[in-house]
Amino acid sequence: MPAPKRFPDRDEIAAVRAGAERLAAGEEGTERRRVAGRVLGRRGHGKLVFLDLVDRSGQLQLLCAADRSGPVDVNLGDIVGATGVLARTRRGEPSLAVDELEVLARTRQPLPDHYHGLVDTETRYRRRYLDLLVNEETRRDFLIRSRMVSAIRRYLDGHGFVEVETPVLQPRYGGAFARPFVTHHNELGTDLYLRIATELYLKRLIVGGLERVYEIGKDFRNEGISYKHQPEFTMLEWYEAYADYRDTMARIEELVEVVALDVLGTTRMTFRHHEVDVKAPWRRLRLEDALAERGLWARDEADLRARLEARGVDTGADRTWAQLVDHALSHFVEPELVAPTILHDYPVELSPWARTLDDDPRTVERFEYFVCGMELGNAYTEINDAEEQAARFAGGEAEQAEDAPQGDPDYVEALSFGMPPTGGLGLGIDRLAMLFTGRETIRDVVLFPALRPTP
RNA sequence: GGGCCGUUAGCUCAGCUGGUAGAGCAGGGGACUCUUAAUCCCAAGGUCGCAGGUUCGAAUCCUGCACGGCCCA
Repeated sequence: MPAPKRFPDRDEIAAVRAGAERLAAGEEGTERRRVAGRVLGRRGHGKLVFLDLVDRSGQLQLLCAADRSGPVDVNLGDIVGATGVLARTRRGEPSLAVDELEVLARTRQPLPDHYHGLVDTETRYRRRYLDLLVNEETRRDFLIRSRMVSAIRRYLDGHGFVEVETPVLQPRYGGAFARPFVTHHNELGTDLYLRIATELYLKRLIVGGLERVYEIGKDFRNEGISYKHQPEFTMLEWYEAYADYRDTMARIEELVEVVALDVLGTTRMTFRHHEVDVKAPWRRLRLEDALAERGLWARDEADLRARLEARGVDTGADRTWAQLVDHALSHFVEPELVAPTILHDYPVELSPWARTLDDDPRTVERFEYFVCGMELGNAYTEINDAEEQAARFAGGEAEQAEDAPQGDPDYVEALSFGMPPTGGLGLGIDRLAMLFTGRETIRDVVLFPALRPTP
């Protein structure tokens, strides 16, 4: 007889278990329930067999007496559906006393050891289905990530933002400092880039009058892989018309707090051996002050370089003052930003899309925000003047960093039709998931992380 | 790119100064009606990551390569 093609009217195991927990030890209730899932434990006693059944919600013991349920022809790893009544064993284990047991699918290969779990990192990443099957924490953490993304959408949808989709394949990449992946369109006969950011398309939509837009999607950067970098990663970007970076600071603080409460029920979490609280407001720190209090603030390139070299830093790869500032930040400031911190007011050279301060043309209204030394994202008051944007692109090319943004005349033309003053923000979804789950590496919050192909 | 570490049964791991490979779990057969990593009996399970080299003899020593991990750039 072929295996059933459906198993309707199923209850979540967690709910059934909760029902059984209301019974006394040794008691059998009257409520009929149907559950289905994967058999991950089997303790046989001849005509009485205990099975541990796992679904997405939890685990429940099935109590299968042969005179009631028929013979139990089930192996570890098989997927079964069971119908029975709530019960509690003499030892008090919440159970389902099974009247009918159906095998819905067989495993043809032995599952990894359920006691030790699947430990080998390479196997966990390459065959994530096994990791999810036998390691409960893996299942839990990806469900946290999923609920986190839902909660972010809920927050933004509830505050007047509309979710949009912009091109992944772009004739000209932009919106970040990064090297792209290149691909080719056969019919058009042209190379295209996988996007490194959604920024420039989303701001075109602000020009178009959509007022508050966001996109959650993959960006692609052709760079190194590390505990916080993947070649493809998930980014949230939002743009809010009539707001500046101060408004944006308040909004990201609120969003992270609300999402944490929604998903975790608390704003306190442990990450990289630090206890942190993401409750708003966060610490705010001017970039210049952050460097000055470490004796690393100098407007003069040679002066700053000397200060860094005196600390044993090799500045050989840094060709400009701005690159030295960047180096000083990542080396001496960022690792110390443990409690949630907004670092703001960046050198104009590092920020080709941000408006300058009213009283200082060398500094822009931009912030990055950090937790436990890790950057979560980046935001600024957007340049909304076409001429200023064109000039900034031209200046940036003079910087000649390898990953410096190219100009984008089409984007500048869009701005020339007028863009309202706008605050924009990016948030690394994978990194926020690391924080929320307490995972040390981005590979543990990406279902199928990038690995070398097996030969 | 550099340094260090790892790769042995489906999974988790032993395997000493070189002497032809072992356990637990899973899988197969059997016993067992309240177990919680159930227990007990039987049988089976291997290109020791790959390729060379040294040696009478290599999982073990050497070289190269592949993949992974950590650290550094």
